[in-house]
Amino acid sequence: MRADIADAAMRLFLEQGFEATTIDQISKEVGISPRSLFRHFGTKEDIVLGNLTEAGQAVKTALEARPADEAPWDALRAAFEVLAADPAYLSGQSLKISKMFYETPSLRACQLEKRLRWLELLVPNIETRLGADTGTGPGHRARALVACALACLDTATEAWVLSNGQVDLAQIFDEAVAAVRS
Amino acid sequence: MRADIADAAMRLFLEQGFEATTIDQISKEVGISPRSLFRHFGTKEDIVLGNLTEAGQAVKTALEARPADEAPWDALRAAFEVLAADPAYLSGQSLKISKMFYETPSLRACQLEKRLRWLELLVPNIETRLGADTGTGPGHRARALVACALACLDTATEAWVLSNGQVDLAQIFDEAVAAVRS
DNA sequence: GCCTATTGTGGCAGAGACTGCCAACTACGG
DNA sequence: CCGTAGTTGGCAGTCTCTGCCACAATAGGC
Repeated sequence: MRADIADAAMRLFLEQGFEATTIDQISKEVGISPRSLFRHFGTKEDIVLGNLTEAGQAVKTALEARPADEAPWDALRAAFEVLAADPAYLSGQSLKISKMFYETPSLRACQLEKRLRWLELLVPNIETRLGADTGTGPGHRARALVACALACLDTATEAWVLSNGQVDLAQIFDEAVAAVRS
Repeated sequence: MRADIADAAMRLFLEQGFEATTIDQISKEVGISPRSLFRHFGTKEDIVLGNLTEAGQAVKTALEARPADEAPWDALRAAFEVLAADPAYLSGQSLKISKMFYETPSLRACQLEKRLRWLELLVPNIETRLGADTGTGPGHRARALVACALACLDTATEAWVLSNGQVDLAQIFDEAVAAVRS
């Protein structure tokens, strides 16, 4: 059901753009009432970004599956690999949808906010990996580390999208991390 | 005029919360029509986050004022100092307003999106600082670096807000950067 | 087979954020 | 005194989203 709605919505979004497409159009396309549509997706943005939360969970479990003595950056990099396989992250099919993310401000803002929620999922694991090396900050360091990893992931993804999928996503990510840690 | 609106709005926001306060209430408080209010602030969020764009410009000019041979991280750290002085970044007066940022999802999302715009402002300068060391990526490395610096700034700011301004913002920032570059 | 509890659905009315349009008012230079 | 430009107010309308209620379908207990 959610899939039906999402498919129809994506079709319309790609035709007319995200903002130009109304809820009424989508509900008519699927054949349900607007009221019911909002029971499946609480927000218009959720139709596109709904599975981003599940993707975060996938990264979390992937991160916890990594060996406990692996360094934070390496473990995160490995955990992010599941996103390449999971079509949820790049929101299904094609590059066009991903490009829409970066061109539509409201979508981009919502995406950033949802990705920020990943922090709460990933930070605990990184916190244990960091150990209690320097006693001062409790979770600040882990938070910063995960936030930067996500920033690198975002940079790489954006570059990948803008190049129409030509460049190697993992390679860009590694370059980004290397530049940051210079 | 903008200041009048912003002041009245802040008062109401702190009393009732951001989402619970309507445009009608604000316009009545200031003594203008809702229609005119939207001529000064295009969005409800802009009433709170409007000066975030100017703050980005301030950081940009501060960054360009740093010596050209200074390392990217050091230059960014120094440029961020202007935010501590500029009341625009922490949106004026008190911690309560800043806390509202982190508690209101729509505000947080808008804030993240506006901060993302800082990338375009700061990346060119960092790009020249990095030089053409490794020829591959054009601006990917600079983008990642600035994005991570902003992530560290955000982490430090959030910690500062949640501690009610007890901790030293600059110190948290340095810890965050150190953790990232481990 | 029947009654009931749960669940999904549709329609309705309404709030709230915004936009386009037009009319009125104000300020300013000629 | 007049024309012009910029600011404002009001009106109507769109669109997203919500609460409420009624209706149908389905599942489970007897």
